Amino acid sequence: MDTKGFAKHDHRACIVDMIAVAEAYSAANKVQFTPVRRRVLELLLEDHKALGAYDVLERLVKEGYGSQPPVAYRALDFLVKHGFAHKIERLNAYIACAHPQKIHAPAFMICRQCKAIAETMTTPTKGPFNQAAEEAGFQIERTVFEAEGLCPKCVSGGAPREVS
Amino acid sequence: MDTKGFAKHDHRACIVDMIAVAEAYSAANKVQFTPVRRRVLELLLEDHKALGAYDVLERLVKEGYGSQPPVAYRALDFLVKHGFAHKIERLNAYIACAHPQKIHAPAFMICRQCKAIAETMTTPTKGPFNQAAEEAGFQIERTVFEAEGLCPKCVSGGAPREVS
DNA sequence: TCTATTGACGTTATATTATAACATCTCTAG
DNA sequence: CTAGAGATGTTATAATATAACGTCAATAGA
Ligand SMILES: [Zn+2]
Ligand SMILES: [Zn+2]
Ligand SMILES: [Zn+2]
Ligand SMILES: [Zn+2]
Repeated sequence: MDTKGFAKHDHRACIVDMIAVAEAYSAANKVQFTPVRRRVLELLLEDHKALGAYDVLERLVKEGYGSQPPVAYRALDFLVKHGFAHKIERLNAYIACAHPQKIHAPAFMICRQCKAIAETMTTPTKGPFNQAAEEAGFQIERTVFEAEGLCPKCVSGGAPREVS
Repeated sequence: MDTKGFAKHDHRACIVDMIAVAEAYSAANKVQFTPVRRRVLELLLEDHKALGAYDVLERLVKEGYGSQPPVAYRALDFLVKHGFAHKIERLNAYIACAHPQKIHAPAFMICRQCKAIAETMTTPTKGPFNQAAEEAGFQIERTVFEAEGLCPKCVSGGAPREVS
């Protein structure tokens, strides 16, 4: 399975690997992987949940970084821009990318119960748009694919069904 | 083509039809299609762009309705709840549904240049999730499908390519 | 090495989006 | 013709996001 996030894995390694990738990328591309950017990426990697910008900021303040919103937003923007994180539009929150440095259109499954999030890659050649967009003559540049529901654990744990 | 929004159509009829559908639905389901709710739906129908809650509010104020955010948000929530409008998460904005009262997972193509939006229906049996969700055991309840890019007009009009 | 330029970081201030809580009024059900 | 539910309006506040500016650090040329 290509889907990360609902399965247990070696999370310590997950973080170490990702940081290494980010460092290599930054060196190769002459961008600065600064302490605050590194720390924010670590925070996002700490669990497979999404963090709001102000959640991130709160942590940064405690650790002696700047205390104002732009500090968090700028670090998050850097990570998103360079493919190390994604914004979950539905939640106004950010999450580390599960497939860094691979070109992909990310898609997310968001558990409304436990807030776990899994990222999957979509095949760029199908999906809900590629036929409709072609017919309409629409040129896709970016996509947002987000599904909300119940993760495997919460389904079997008997979470209450969504009300209409 | 099932895609509405990038093609010209009888827009006056579009509005009239939709209001009639909403009225019939409301009568049948014993919910109140009140003046402010009707007016907000008309506003959303006036073009195929999305309106922010505060855009809607501004119009309502001018027309003598309440002047505070909940007035707009409550009308929009009603329309979304009953299937007459959708929220575009990427834009924090609202748009009239193009397929009211048909069960569907909406998908949107959003022109970053002229802001036109087309809604298409996704086939619930494919899409980027149905295979990944099944493999993962994730139970989908709601989906957000939004593509940003250039509409046919803006593509041929030579809009500047998106910067990386 | 020494500057010039760019980019990062921190701040203050403000903009934008959204909801909580409560009073009043209206519709609906009995 | 009431009792209850729902709709509307308000005030106040919460949550999310960006503009603008000064300072400092990294990088690139000379
Ligand atoms: Zn990703
Ligand atoms: Zn869960
Ligand atoms: Zn729709
Ligand atoms: Zn356009």
